[in-house]
Amino acid sequence: MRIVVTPEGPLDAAATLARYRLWGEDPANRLRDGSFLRVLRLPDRLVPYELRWTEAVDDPQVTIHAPGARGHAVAGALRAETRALLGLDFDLAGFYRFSKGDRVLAPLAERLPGLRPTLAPTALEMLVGAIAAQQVNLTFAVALRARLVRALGPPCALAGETVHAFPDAASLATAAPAELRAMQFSAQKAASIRAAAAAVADGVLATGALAACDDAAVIARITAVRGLGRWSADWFLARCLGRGAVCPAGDLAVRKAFDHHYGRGRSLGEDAIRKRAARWGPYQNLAIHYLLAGMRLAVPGAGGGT
DNA sequence: AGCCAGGCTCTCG
DNA sequence: CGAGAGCATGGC
Repeated sequence: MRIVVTPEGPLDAAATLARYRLWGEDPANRLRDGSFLRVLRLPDRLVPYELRWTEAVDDPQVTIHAPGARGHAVAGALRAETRALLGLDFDLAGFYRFSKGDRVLAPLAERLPGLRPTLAPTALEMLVGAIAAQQVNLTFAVALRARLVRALGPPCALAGETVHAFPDAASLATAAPAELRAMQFSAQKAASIRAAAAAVADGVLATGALAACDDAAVIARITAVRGLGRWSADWFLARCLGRGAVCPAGDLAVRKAFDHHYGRGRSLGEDAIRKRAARWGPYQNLAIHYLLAGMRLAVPGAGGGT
């Protein structure tokens, strides 16, 4: 099966997907030169697929190749997951118009045309990624998650490579703590993963259920789970549900970015950051994505991407 | 050795 | 409530 997706607005697919190897390889989201491999998880089967794209940022086109797949429902699911992965539902053109007059955002928008936030296609994947990233450097966080995916996510062959489906909620909810500890998850992270996976399996944190909630309700549901706090909930809103008016003000990298641009040598508190970000209204998510990417451009050794 | 890394929970004032 | 301590894990 071959599906063509035509994004509305600009897209730099390579830059957008670069975060899948900025801090290490992700066996469930394999970014290669010019293509991206992943496995769609359906209730009854796994569908490996490959994304390819054209280079033209202002006239982008993405093609989904799913060998052996067929049917309308599968095509729709592949299209939806691809839109999430590439952040195609963000109003990037609107953001660029909005940022025109902004002394900080305008130059960033200029330098990173077509960069979009990638959205985690499922709640489980987002939550596990967030838990892995709590309080540790991102290289270690990515390594942790990769071990979990290799051990518990079913491998699929595609384009001469192996790509793993992300583990399902049931297998994570019942994963032996000792097994997770052996992957170097802390005891608390192991417990958090099991609790989050159980909540997903229960439906409390099911992707569809959360998508139907407003921001505050999503935060309430997520933080009700032991091991998931406001930081995880904010990033969930931003990087899974793609909500616009979200600011993960407690995030260390976000704080550094705000201090850099708006701190005048001082450190901004969390509420000051939220207040500052509120001016961007529905574009907060995108604006912060660009702030973070911009910080990486400025730092020696940074490769760009998100 | 010691501090840092894109937190979370629990406890006290 | 809100600040603060304790907690955990690996990398440099």
